[in-house]
Amino acid sequence: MLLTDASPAKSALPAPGAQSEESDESRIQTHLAHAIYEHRVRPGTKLPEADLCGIYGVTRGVIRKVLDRLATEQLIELIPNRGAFVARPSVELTRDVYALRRILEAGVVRSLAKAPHHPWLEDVRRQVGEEREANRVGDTGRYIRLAGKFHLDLAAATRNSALEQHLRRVVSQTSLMVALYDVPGTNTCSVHEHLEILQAIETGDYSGAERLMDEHLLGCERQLHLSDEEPQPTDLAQALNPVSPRGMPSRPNGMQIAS
Amino acid sequence: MLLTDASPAKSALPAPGAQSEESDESRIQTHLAHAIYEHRVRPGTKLPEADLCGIYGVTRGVIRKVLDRLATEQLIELIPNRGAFVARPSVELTRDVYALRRILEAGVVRSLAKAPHHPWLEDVRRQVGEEREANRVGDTGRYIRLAGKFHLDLAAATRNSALEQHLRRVVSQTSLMVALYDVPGTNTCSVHEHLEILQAIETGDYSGAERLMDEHLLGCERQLHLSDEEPQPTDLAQALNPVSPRGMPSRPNGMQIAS
DNA sequence: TCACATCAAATTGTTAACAATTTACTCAAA
DNA sequence: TTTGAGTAAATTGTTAACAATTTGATGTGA
Repeated sequence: MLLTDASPAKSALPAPGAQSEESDESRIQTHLAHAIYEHRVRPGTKLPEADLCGIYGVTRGVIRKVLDRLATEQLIELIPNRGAFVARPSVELTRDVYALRRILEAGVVRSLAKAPHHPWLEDVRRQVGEEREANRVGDTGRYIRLAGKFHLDLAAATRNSALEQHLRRVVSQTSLMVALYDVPGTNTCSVHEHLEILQAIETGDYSGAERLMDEHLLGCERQLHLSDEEPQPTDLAQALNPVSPRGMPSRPNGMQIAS
Repeated sequence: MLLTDASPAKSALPAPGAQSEESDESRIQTHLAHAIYEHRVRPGTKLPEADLCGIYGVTRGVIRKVLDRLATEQLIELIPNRGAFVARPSVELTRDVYALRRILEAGVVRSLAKAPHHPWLEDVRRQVGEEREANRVGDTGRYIRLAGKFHLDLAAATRNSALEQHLRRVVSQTSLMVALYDVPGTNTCSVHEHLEILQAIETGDYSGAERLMDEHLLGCERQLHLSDEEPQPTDLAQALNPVSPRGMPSRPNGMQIAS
């Protein structure tokens, strides 16, 4: 099966009978996005429409719309007549998106500098505690979610919904990139650095906070395995290229297999 | 009729019989986006599916998908069971998006600082000339397009596709906002300032360029009629609210009426 | 064993009919 | 006139059947 909780139908989503105003589409979209976001479905995994219909208990039309939206967010790749696959962003795009994140989050810190008080600071600091705990216990999904939430909370504190929205996209994208390029051991996204940033903000040292944020993101990017070699498996035409007979087996992962 | 060139069917789009690989959907999407972008359809205008089907000569499924995508770009608003309307971004959102633009474009300039040469400078400078000409002649559509293209060209010069993509969304959004809040006379989006920015970049004065860019965008925002009064017409429920008889109608932005 | 054509199954893409909702109109009553 | 109910038309939302494409299997011949 595809997702961890593949209930017979329905109830795979948060609120079963709640009075939620949210449409099926957005619920399924966020649920699927989270599954990708939290590395529960690996990059390259195929997402067949029929399977998703069964899992979520909806018709193909709904799934189709969700997949289209996730494709515009670049969380999945939609290949005509072939189907939907969890995206495999290239090394180049990964670098670009991290650069964009640094731009956006530097902007976040500068925006925060305009506010006199930061009543949210305490809450966020508490959450960083949970973050550390999740990391310690080894609850990867929860850890990834909280680590992302830290950055989104700062964005939310700016009260700039547009900024928040764009950063949300970029954060989920980088999260997917971590799934692709992370080297297993070192997923210590430095909870401590989060605290340092909060500390700098609290003391009003915003230029320091901006610098810390930039270095933090640079550090996260550097932890990834973004060598100049094969950006990623890619297709066989390249992998089996008669040139370069051996040296670096260039990723044995040719095409994308479903599970 | 809805759009200016409402041909009997088909051929309302750029390449009629060309070997364009682009799908109907993306062509229609960009065409419609441009119509909004260039103020050829006013904010609040309803976009009935059937009309669009006739104009573009496609079935409802295609139009539906396009409308859904334009809605996620916030260029239109999709009201359940009511239809699609050209968006009417609130004053608050307008301020937020301009702030985001300043963040992004400051990032663009800083990114450009990393490159030693700028072979694109000449081309862009020539385009600013066309921009001035379009403004002089009074070709509003062309002028708006070129003014936006200036900023997108700078983003493209960074070679950061993610940055470019996000800025594209934000630029088209601000363009829609100009349509809403512009005061007719003063649409001099300061071609001269564009040249000054290019000049600063050419001489390597990037911090100066960043400052000029920030001031330029602040100036553009200030030209808008973003008073604390009526963001826009809005509905009667608030306007005729018995509370607060006059002085500062709190937040008159209730629902949006179509034209 | 390999290459290749052929065919069947599975999957995606599209269309058209149907259902649900909103909008516009008519007309009677206050 | 205005108000409201009732009804018909128009518009949006959904579904299911059909079409097109890809995938996988089978079988044949070198």
